[in-house]
Amino acid sequence: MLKFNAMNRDNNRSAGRATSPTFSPLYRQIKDFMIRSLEAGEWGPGDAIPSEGELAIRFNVSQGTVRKAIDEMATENMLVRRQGKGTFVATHNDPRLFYRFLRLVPDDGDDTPAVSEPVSCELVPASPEVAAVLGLAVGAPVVFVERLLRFGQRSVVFDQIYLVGDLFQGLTLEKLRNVEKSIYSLFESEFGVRMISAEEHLRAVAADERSSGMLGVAVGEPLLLVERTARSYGNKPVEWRRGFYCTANHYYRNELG
Amino acid sequence: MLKFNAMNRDNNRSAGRATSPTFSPLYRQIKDFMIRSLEAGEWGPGDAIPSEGELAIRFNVSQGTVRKAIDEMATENMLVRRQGKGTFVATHNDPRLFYRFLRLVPDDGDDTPAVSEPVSCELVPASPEVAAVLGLAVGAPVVFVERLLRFGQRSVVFDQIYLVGDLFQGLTLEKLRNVEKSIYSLFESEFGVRMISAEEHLRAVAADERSSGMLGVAVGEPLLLVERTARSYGNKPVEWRRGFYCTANHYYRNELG
DNA sequence: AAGTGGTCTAGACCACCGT
DNA sequence: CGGTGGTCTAGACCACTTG
Repeated sequence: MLKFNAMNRDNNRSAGRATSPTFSPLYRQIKDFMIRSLEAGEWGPGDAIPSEGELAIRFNVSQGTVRKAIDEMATENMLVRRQGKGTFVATHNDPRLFYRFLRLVPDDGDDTPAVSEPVSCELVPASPEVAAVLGLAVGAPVVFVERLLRFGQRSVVFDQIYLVGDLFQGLTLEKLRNVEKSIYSLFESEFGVRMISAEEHLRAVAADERSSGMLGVAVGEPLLLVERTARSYGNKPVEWRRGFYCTANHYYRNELG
Repeated sequence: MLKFNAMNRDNNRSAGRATSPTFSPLYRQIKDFMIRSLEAGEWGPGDAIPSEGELAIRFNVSQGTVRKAIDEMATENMLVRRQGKGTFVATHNDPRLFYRFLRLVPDDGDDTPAVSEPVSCELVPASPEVAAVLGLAVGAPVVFVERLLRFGQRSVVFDQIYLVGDLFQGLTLEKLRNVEKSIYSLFESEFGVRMISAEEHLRAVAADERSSGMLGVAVGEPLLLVERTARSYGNKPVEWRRGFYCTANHYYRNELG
């Protein structure tokens, strides 16, 4: 088990004169520590973490300070609170969270879940573009996956997925096919890689030969191009994907704050 | 000034037996009350609200409870905290927040701000579609605005905006032209309508005659169609707009949690 | 120095879940 | 019932801004 050592409080704060430029409140130190614990696999996806009181004792702080650390981690979707039961490590391996990052909604409100149909899976060298986004050297090993997302009968999304090779060694089309759940839940259980956040870049493009074929639309038809960088703990990018969305009967939904 | 009356604490909580089905914690009652104060215009955009201590006394609760109410309002972008200075009512009338809801980013990272060029402004009866989204009767008065958004020389977005007529009486092309700031900041200062949140629906479409003309692209060219419902306090929809985005040199950026 | 938000504590009690 | 998260308090002190 990792060990928590708070910075000396009086060094960390302004003890009469000098304000530390690297000041970080206690609850944030605790949060950072807990993130490292998650990275280290001390608590696995779906597990309950120790109770707030227990952690308060362990870190030698008050319960309120632990709460604040957990609060932030919960709003960042790393932990999930359940009143009366405990606090749990977030997981994609949960029907309600299978497609946590998928913003596509059918026009008719039908909520039958999407189904992933893998097409190909191979090991390739990183192109300059992919290398840049994933923080790899050009030519470094990358797992390249293509797949379709179906809503009912319709193929609505064609994804081209690039995964950091070191983390996903041994990923095969076979494994992708046997997934009842989402692809991220496979990544989590089989490779110990948890996607925490992502950034998407959207544009409208004309369907090319490949994507039109996969989606069954005419070449030149407008498609929604969604480029996603997905990150694990510590904002480390581990996946980049290019998705072609057919928005004839679906739309991409976004909340603005 | 509105007056705050907390629900009787023992009635509100389970006093021995019955748990109130409408239980709402104190800090939420305070939050709701403060939102009503904002709606009532007690504190205007950009104003400082009373200090946490002052509010604690006024509401007869501890500072921590007031803090929690303000915390939520701050994360929902209704208030802005500034350490050492106070807590302020959020406003679109601030250079940093002019295009708070605009997710469009230039490929080259150029950050010269967008410029709004109004094209038309007229009073029209609500179509069934618009009436439904804005919660109006079909045929109710609606202000219809068309405008272009320029990034440098390029026209990148063509917007068709529908505004609840009752709230925006007297909006003219003239007034829209004289805006140095964003259109939402005009709405705020001239009409007292503050946009708090919005929901957007995105699709890829082919440019029609009108939008291709306005944006200077070929008919049939793929455009990003962004339909936005913007809401004021209490989630009341006050604006619906349809925007055609040319994504040749820009992309729509979205963070996923 | 005074005033504001930000952090932290220790303790009380409530709401919810399981046994 | 005991254990967990959720709310609330009263008070101390730190950090930032302004006069």
